Amino acid sequence: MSERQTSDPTAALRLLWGEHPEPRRGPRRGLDLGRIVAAAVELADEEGERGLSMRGVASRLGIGTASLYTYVPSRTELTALMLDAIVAEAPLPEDLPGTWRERIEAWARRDWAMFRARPWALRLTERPLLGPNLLAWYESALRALSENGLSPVENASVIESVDAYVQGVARLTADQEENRAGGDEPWDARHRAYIARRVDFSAYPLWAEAAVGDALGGPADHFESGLRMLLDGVEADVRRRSERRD
Amino acid sequence: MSERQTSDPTAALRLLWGEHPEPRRGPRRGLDLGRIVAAAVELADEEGERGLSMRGVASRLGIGTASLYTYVPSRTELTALMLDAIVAEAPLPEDLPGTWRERIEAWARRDWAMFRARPWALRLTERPLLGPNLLAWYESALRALSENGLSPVENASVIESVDAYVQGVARLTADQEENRAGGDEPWDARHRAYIARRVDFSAYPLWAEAAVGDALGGPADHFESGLRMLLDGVEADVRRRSERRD
DNA sequence: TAGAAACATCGAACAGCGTTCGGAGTACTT
DNA sequence: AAGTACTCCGAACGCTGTTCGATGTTTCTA
Repeated sequence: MSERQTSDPTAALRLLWGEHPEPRRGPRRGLDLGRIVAAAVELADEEGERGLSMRGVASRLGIGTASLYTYVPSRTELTALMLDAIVAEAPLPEDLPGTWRERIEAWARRDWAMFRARPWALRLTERPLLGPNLLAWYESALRALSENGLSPVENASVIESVDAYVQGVARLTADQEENRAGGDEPWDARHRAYIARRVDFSAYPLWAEAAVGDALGGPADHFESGLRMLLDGVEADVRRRSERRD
Repeated sequence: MSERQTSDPTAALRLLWGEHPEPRRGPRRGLDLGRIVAAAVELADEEGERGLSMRGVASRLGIGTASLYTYVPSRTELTALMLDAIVAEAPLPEDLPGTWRERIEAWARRDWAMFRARPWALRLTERPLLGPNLLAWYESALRALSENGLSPVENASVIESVDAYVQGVARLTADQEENRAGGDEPWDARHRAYIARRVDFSAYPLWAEAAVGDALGGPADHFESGLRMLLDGVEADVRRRSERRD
């Protein structure tokens, strides 16, 4: 471990924004950043966050581990590049027809889909390094909301709430799903079995009732219902503010 | 690294629920689980999640690292015990007077305060091992909502949405704050400086507008406004369902 | 009471991690 | 042709969680 305590984001930002000072001497580089980031994403897709390592990325590229560090100052920068890369993969719902609510819903669902497809990305968001694609992603959310009458500053707050909700649900379901996966007798089944055997249900009557019939709707339904509630609240807020302005 | 792939939660659950088979032979134990968990929590409070290590906990207790493993099968179980322990520290808002909405708000704020005080706890929630305190915490949320007319199954969905939101915002602000901290010239300032120098603001007009006046309200205000919107939506949902039932 | 069994403790080691160092080779500049 | 700046990378450092085996301690059994 001991990921270096990078107190300077400049190196990462330079890579994100494509500042590569062409070297004047020495042999040609065998690779470029794009290939490296692509390999890292592939590795994370296959092995998950646990399997993502500098050694793994290097060996997948057929180079020595130390060579990676001639392209990227540290793991922090690599993960930032990975995040900015996968954010760019799906098209942004910028100019969709419809209401601002439909557009921000599409924006939220896009993120939800990304985190569902790549749960490992949830662990890569710790250092919010603003790359060009992340910035475009953010701008697209502001544009989606732009006709609701709120100021960009107010809408930034809305976006952060929606983002927090999306990432929160994505994390909860990812953790849950990881526990359901696994060998012949899965983790989750054993967990339930122990609880059922050991816990006095009458001490937790409401939980007992909720736990019995928990088979209604998968994570997708759940995500949608929470998103609907959150955006209902946003809509009410928008109405309230516009009335106050009249 | 390489936290063991515990495919069996039984050991952790046994510890959480207080099943300690008294040993019949051998020397007395020098410590008990409570002391160990308390030391681990102290260490995490002081050093953060990065500084939490089995070696660190052991040396804080004045024992060898290997001895820790006679009390706890692995790090996974220790973190589960830590989470269950800190969840129990603040009183649950079970029988507060007021509406269901006021009660669930208090419940959400309690969590928010916990994650603000102990950001490291956000990284310990990966394996949702149900201990007695976590179960009581969940039951208290169901009880808070119990008078809203929804079934426990429906309310479980509401709770998960609120929980996801709380953890999501807590994580975003924790990450943000960690970046603002640090030496003389903080990370965040350098980040802004680079972006301001390098990025063409006219390509991201709304973001530019939002980024200028971002000094209105700290994370607490932001948390409250999002929570209010989410619960406005829940309230609307409750009304809708109760109308449908009439 | 002696011996065996079961336990606690822990130094040392293992495998894996991110990262750094120093040397070898390569291509461009002067 | 010499020098320089670069790429590449095996080996190592310090860290992590975890395991092994030896040693000591207590208690139960014969």
